[in-house]
Amino acid sequence: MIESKLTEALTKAVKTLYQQEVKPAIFQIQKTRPEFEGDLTVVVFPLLRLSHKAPEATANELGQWLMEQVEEITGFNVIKGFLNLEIAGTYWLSFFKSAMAMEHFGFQPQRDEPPVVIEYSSPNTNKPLHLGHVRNNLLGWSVAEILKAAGKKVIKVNLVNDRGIHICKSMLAWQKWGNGITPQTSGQKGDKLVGDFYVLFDKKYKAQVAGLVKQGMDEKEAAQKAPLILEAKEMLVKWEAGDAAVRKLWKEMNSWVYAGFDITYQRMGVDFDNIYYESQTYLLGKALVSKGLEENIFYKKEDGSVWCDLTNEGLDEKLLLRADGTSVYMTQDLGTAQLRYDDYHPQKLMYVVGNEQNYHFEVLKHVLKKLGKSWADGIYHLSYGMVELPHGKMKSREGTVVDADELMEEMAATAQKTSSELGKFDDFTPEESANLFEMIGLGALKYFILKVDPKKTMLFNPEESIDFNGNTGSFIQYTHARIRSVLRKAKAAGITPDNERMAGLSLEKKEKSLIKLLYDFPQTVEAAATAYSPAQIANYSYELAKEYNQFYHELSILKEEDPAKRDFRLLLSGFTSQVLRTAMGLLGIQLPERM
RNA sequence: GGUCCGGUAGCUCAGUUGGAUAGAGCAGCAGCCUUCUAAGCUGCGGGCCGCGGGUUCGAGUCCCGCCCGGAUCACCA
Repeated sequence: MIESKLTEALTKAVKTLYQQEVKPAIFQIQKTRPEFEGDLTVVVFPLLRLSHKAPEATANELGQWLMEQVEEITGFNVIKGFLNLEIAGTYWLSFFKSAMAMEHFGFQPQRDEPPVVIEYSSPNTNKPLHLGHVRNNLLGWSVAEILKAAGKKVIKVNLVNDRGIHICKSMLAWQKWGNGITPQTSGQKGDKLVGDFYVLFDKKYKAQVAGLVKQGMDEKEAAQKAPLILEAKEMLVKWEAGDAAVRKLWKEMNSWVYAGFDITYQRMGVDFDNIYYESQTYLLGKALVSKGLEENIFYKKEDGSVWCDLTNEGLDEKLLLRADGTSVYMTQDLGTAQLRYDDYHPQKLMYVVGNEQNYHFEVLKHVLKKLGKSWADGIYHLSYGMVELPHGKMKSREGTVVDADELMEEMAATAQKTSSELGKFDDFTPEESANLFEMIGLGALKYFILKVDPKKTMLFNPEESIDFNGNTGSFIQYTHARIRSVLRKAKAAGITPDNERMAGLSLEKKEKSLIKLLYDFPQTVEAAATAYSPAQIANYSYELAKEYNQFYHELSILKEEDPAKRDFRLLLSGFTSQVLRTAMGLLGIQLPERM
């Protein structure tokens, strides 16, 4: 890399010119801003205490020295305290040539070290996936891919919350009012069917509570004593006791939900290496709690509930087991974490979970540490912001929840509508066009969500998300299709670009800026992996596509008369399309050959 | 009230460890298709970077205080 070579040279320069030994970190090398001449810029302000000279004088001296000593530097200029260096076109060309020859440009080979286990999705089996899960799934999947690209071993896991009071509510409602309905008999997707019964339970329960309040009962008391909730609680106790009938119904209804989830996941393009079920981990959690109780790390209240005191850690007291002995969310998560650690001995246990649960994960880490688990330090909560709608948050009671399946369907449908208005695909087979609309619709959705920094609350405006112009997934897909079209035409004309002829070329401005952007790709992947931020990949892809479009408009490729230049531009186009594919692949977005 | 996160153009968002005159897209206006895909390109207008102090040669970025918005502090998950 030219940057490290420059740092080395600057260290030497400072030593010769100013007789000073310095650490390389003092040299700030950045890309020259486009309004100035040059490729790379050295900020000389921090060096003034070494030179004891004015900024311009220091910059000039260093520039002169670098010109003489570093062959890649072909010129420099100084503006205020900024030393702008011009890097030889031959350097960029040789970079380009070697990058093209690489098998996985931008990716690092997998390192031999413990894996990162990343959990995402984490659905409940009482309701279908919605917009919030969409952000979660896309983020988790993409971060996993980015980490892999950066050389990590990654295990993608899902944690299905398949047990608990909420599932009992759906089960109870189905028993009471379902009349034996199934996905098969109703033709409804299993997760939707079960979700409907959960909603039905809530409705009937609310009615009961209201009835009790009308009879003069206190509202809080009514909420606890309504017959339906008592029945649900009883069912949960039976479930934990292993009651055969309850377990049978539970298994059946969950299987409906899983079949439904699978369809959603598949369309969304996310997958998992392993799936954990809370029904299989909560006992392990309970065991951990008992052990902690024996060792006096936790304590029991008179009513039998078990707690962990975290007031010394600046937190509160936390419930770990209910008075009736059933487990809570935290109990399960303790067990799941332990199991996951035992399974993989990972360097990091990552959880992609919304920021509403920041406190929960802080507590989880502390409780595990209290239990003496040193690996708890490897727990990392990748906390992302909520997705809001133009009219505020999603509220199931107000019917503003955006269903994941419907959302994807709508995106594909809009892609179809827009495409047919442009009237481009008359020669496509129905399969080809369906495939394309899916690619465009899902690409728009994924890009819209992933381009926002994960930790920020984001606004999901359905109309804007479906827009195909500007900073969108479609823009990048279009750029790719455009490049592929040129390459097809070249091939049809019998042109096979020769990369031996480009050595002596002098680069046009747009050619050089395109190469420089391609040069940034590996460090962009690295930075995105460090920051766990697919947004950085999205922004890079957009920059690259935009730069290519400018190149495309300013210079002709196939009509270029000089065959060396023509070939070079073809190669540059081809490589750009490849990097776009790689980058967007990290976001789970496919790029079409035509659109 | 305690803790955590955010506040950048009318709207949605970028802005590396502090560096040059704070950038995109959308929306608005004006241009560019007999030439490789106009889902594109070019130009114009639009900003007390929430407010006030501080550190620094230099602050959207770091520190302190305040204002506003959100999350959380459940025998819900």
